[in-house]
Amino acid sequence: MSANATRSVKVDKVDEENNSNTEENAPSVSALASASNFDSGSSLNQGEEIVSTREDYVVNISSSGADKRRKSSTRLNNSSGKRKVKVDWTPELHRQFVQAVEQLGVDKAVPSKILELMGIDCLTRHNIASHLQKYRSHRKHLLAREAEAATWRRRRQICGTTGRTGKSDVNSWVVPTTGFPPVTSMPHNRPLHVWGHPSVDQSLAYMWPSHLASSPSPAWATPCHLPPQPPPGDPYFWYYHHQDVSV
DNA sequence: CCTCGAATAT
DNA sequence: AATATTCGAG
Repeated sequence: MSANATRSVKVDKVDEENNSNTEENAPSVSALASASNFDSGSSLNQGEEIVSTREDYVVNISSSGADKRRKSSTRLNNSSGKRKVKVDWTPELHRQFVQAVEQLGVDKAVPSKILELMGIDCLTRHNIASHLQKYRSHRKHLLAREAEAATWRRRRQICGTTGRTGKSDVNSWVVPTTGFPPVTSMPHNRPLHVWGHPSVDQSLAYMWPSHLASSPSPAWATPCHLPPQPPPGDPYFWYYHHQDVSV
C-alpha cells in the first residue's frame, strides 16, 4: 500500500529570543481590539500584536504567530524589548499625520519630514511610509470620485439626460470619455473618511479649523503620550473624531 | 549607504 | 482592511 497522503504539518519554529512579558497586560488595549464580538471567536486577529501608541503595551492574543524578527546589529532595543508590533493609528495620531502632510504640502511630504514634524519617537520612517501610501491611495480615490461625479453632473446638465443610474458592471478602467459611467458603486455606503483632504470633499472639511497650532495637547512635545482613548463603543468614533462635540 | 515609492505579503 | 516588509530606482 502506498503511503498515504500528504501531511502538511506546519511546524512553528519559534526561535529568536523570547521576550519576557512580565509587564501586566493592558486590558484596555485588548478591549479595544475586541470591541464587540458578535460571533464567538471568528476573525479577530491573525496573530498580530497590537500596540497602543500611548505606550508600548504589547498584547499577544494569538500565540500561533510565527515570530520572526531580525536583530540588526546597530539597533537599539526598545525599552522593555518590545518587538515589532503593528502600530495602532489612532485618530489622534492620524490627525497629527495629516497635519504634518498638509504642512509640508501633499506633494512635498516625505516620510522623513513627516516623521520629524510629528515628533513621535515611537514611529519609524517605515511606519509613516506605509501610512502615507494608504493615505495617498485613499485621497486619490476620493479625488477621482469627485472628478467623475463632477463630470457626470456636467453631462447631465448639458444633455439633460435622466441619467440612467442603473447599476452596471464597471469594467471601466477606461475613462468616461463618452457615455455615462453608471454610478460605479458605493450606493449608500460611506467608507471611513478619515483619510480625506481638508481641501477636498466636504465630508472632510471638518478637519482642523486652522489655528489649532496651539493645541492644548502637550502630546506633541512628548513622544509617546496620547490621551486616554476611551472605549469608542460606537464605530462612529472613527467617522467623526473631530473636535465637533456639539451635536 | 540611504531614502522614497510601489508592490507585495501577512 | 490595515500594516509591515520587500524590491527597485535615484
